[in-house]
Amino acid sequence: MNIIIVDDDNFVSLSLKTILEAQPNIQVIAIGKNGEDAIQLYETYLPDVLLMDIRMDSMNGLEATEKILAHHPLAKILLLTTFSDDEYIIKAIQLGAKGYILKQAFETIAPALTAVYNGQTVFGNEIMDKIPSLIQKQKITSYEDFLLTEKEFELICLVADGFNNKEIATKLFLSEGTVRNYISTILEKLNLRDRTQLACFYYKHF
Amino acid sequence: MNIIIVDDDNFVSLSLKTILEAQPNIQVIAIGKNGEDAIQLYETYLPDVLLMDIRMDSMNGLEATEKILAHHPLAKILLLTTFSDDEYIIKAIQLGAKGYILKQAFETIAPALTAVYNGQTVFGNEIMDKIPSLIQKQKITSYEDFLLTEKEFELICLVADGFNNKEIATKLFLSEGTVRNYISTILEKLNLRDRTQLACFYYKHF
DNA sequence: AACTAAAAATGACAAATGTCACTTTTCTTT
DNA sequence: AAAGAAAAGTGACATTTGTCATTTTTAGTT
Repeated sequence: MNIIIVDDDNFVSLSLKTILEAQPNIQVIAIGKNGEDAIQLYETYLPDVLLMDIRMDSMNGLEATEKILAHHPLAKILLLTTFSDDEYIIKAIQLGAKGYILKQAFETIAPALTAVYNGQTVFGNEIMDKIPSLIQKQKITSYEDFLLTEKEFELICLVADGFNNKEIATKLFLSEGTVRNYISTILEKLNLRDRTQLACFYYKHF
Repeated sequence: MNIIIVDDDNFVSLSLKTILEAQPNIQVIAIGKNGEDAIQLYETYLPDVLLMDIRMDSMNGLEATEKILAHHPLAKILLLTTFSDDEYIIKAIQLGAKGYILKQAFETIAPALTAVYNGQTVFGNEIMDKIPSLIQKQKITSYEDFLLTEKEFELICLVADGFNNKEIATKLFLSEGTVRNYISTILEKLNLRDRTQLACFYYKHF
């Protein structure tokens, strides 16, 4: 399989090349050192797999990935990362990168390349560990974090269900005025302006 | 590497065994045919990787995965599936399975095993294609599904950001009255009562 | 029973919201 | 240029909403 390596650290590129070419089925056909290189080299050589660092000086690996995939939807791109930076993971998945692994894990790169070459997607376990929490974006938040009482939180839920004051009053056996007062307090505590912002807040934080 | 195969179809198990043992680095040390087998065999042999069908008669692959991981958090379990059933994917990831691939893709299974053995997580591309949409729970919905115009959708987004009519008017270079009319139309189309319900609708569907 | 704090309610008010009938403006198409 | 449709705007109106000062009720404590 023909691969291209792109990394802004020459030492890393060469080390990778050495390691990978020890494998019988891998040839490194080009080496680049930034996103622009990646695009050009990809166009020129159409490698089986592109192995690219995600953090690079000029154009980063994600941008390059996006641009290459725009022209070559089937491109197999395996991204390398130094530390597992959360923010990139989801983006990488969405873009359609075929993998995301730590470059420290030298010995795992060759098998990963093979898997990708064979049509699979590969994630390093350090990366994988983070995905569940990213999927259910932090349900960590509790109403106590915002100094809200249980009753207040109950109100908020009803607002976020689209009920108006009268309906909430009926549901909770309160007068409409009381409900309004409650909501006033809540809005002040959360520094919001109106019930719509409150509903938005609810969906963003709970 | 020592592996165990668990599949309720004997023919599949044997085919897999034959294919995999053709690989120099793979030994199939046991074969099971349901979830209970998987647990017992895992305990007994402690294989490097457990290759298991996800759909099985008595105890399914996910349950077995959960139970095995409870006792062996580092267990490497690669799940096989016939068709890419959405509902299982997220669950498999959350449980900590090290892979999820189509069993039809025979020739890809060996590289996948190797990658898993080397500490990575592997997904078949058919599976991977579904993850982005699952992550941001069904971004399948488009405003067109609700017969909304692009402009109307723009309004909705602003409402769901907590802006009031005046602010929206300013942002979109419209008069406040026009914004109100737009929102009236939207509410009618979606059969909602007020902007708060609209914001809720947004977060539930988009 | 008297005292007190918390919870609930009231009433008045300004502002924001949603509805409706209707007009004006802006484009397209002929 | 005329016609027509779509987009934007207007003004009037009823409701809902949020705020605030104040009162009443409830429940717990001495």
